Amino acid sequence: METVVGVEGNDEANLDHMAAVKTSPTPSSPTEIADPVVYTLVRVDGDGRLVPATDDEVMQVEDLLEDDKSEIHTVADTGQNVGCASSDGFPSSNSQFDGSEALILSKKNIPGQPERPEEVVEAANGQHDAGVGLGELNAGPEETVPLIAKSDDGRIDQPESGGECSNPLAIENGSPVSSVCTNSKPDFSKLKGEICLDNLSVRELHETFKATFGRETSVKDKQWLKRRIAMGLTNSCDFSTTAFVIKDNKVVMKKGKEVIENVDGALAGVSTVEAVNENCGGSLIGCNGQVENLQKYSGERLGNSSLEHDISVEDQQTDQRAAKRRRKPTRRYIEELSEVESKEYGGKLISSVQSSEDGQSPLISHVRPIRHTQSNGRPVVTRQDSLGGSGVQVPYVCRVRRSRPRENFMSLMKLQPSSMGMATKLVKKALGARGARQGNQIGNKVFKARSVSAWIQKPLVTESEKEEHYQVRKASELENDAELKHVDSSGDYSDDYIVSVPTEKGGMRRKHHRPWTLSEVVKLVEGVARYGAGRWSEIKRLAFASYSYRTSVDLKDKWRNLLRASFAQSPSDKGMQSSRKHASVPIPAAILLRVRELAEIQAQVPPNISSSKFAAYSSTNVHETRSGYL
DNA sequence: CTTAGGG
DNA sequence: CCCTAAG
Repeated sequence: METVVGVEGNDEANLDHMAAVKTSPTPSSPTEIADPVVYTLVRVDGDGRLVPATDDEVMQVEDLLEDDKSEIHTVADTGQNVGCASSDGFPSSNSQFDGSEALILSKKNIPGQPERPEEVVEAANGQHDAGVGLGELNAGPEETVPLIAKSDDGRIDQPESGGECSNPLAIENGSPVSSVCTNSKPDFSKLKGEICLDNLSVRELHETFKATFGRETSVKDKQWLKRRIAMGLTNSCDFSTTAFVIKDNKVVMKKGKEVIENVDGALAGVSTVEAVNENCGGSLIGCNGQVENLQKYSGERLGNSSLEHDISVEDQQTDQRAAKRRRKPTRRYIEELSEVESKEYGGKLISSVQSSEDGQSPLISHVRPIRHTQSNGRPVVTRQDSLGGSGVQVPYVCRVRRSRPRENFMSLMKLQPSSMGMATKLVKKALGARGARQGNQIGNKVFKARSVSAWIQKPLVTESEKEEHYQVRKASELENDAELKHVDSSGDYSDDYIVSVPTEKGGMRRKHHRPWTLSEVVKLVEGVARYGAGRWSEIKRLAFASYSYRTSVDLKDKWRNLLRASFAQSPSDKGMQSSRKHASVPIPAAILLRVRELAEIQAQVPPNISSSKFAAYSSTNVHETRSGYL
């Protein structure tokens, strides 16, 4: 039972997706037995095709590895089961593999090779991004998943006739790859056989691009298109590790990429698999930072990307970036981009989960999804993770919060016995550290629900938090029940903060939503009146001191909404009560009116002056307003 | 860390 | 409400 599970590197490297080529152990090779790292060769042929390496080539590579292992930077001992060709590594410098060939390096885990706890954690929550992708590539042990595809729309050359593409490994429908992609957007049915990218026109490249990525592209640049397609066809591997280089209309892969293969399913360390460039530090070259650049600047540096230079491409990119400072693409952008590429692996996590009931989940082994139903009837999907022998079920999360968890959760952490650091981390990551505003409730809930409490104490509610609850409750005394529900002193905040939650009215409420109460709104308005819009942290500190769950951003957002509402409502001034759909807290027209006033005031006078000038007026006015409604 | 804006 | 870029 092999399980190929790809795992993203770390939180900061979400864009990494597993390499696509599943290599097979060749048990017959003594080298591999001796060496825990198995490198399998895949050749990128001169015309851009990928063909499996011949035995001879494999042997050559193995020789290379023997000759100079330092050329390959394997960083297993630093926690990364990643092999990367160094900048002076053989793909470019070794004449035997120059130009048109590239290596795809693969390392398989060897039983007994310890995995760092880190990796366990990463593996646990990285499966969404990467594991899904690799699962489908889990072909037979002796099989190298073909990565070549060609369009069958007839307009694409059939290179076999030319003799160059004489060794096509067609991806037929029903093959391990395409069969899993049935749910995905990219239409692989159009990609059969192989593509000699350099023979394609721009239009054809567009077609291919669409078939590959499931989306259109407007890029006219043939080189770029070819690069992208080649990348996509090689299973959307990570840019940074793949780094195709186009030379003379040939797609050449610059660096090896990595597939980790869990040969031994029973490996104690768990699903183990590590991902590629978890970081780019050290001697590893080509890493995350270049992803954006490759896309962004590829058009600009076409002339430069000859093979001889491709190693220094990063420098060039760096230079260019320095020369022209641009706003860095958001992480979301990058993620979405890489997400598109990963889609060709078919089912996202969601679909895997959904298919778990019929046993078709591509996630095998340790990451088998389990569907639970809580007492309240809400389905909770978790997965079983073997962690230190004890089964730990952690909820699935699609995306992990990448920034530091909020303090509340940290306080939870502090309450835990030190021995469960790993589990804490796991759970924390699994939770994405979301809901830390209600950190205790969350953690509490999860731990209780998942029965991992054996080694995780139920977190205590600190005194300050009790106080907090009390204050909230007190402040909400005049509010409607909806609010009271949430501040129920029992501390049971329900699951409202885990995922979206069905409301009483059947709707779906957002994750950590806490309805704004009227008094909160009033406080906000008052605060804005007093301190001026924009001084959110000040308002938060002074007017919302007891509302720990309202961040300054929340205040800002709410104010924004209030403004919108007030300006939208102002003309009619009536009929809004009905127009609000889920009007849990209908905002009285008077308040909206006040909001509008303030908005106008703030717009006219700079905040610093207006704050004092209108303080008295604002205050009284708001209080009047409030008295009328409370 | 805070603010401003987009999602 | 979330996320992130900027300051």
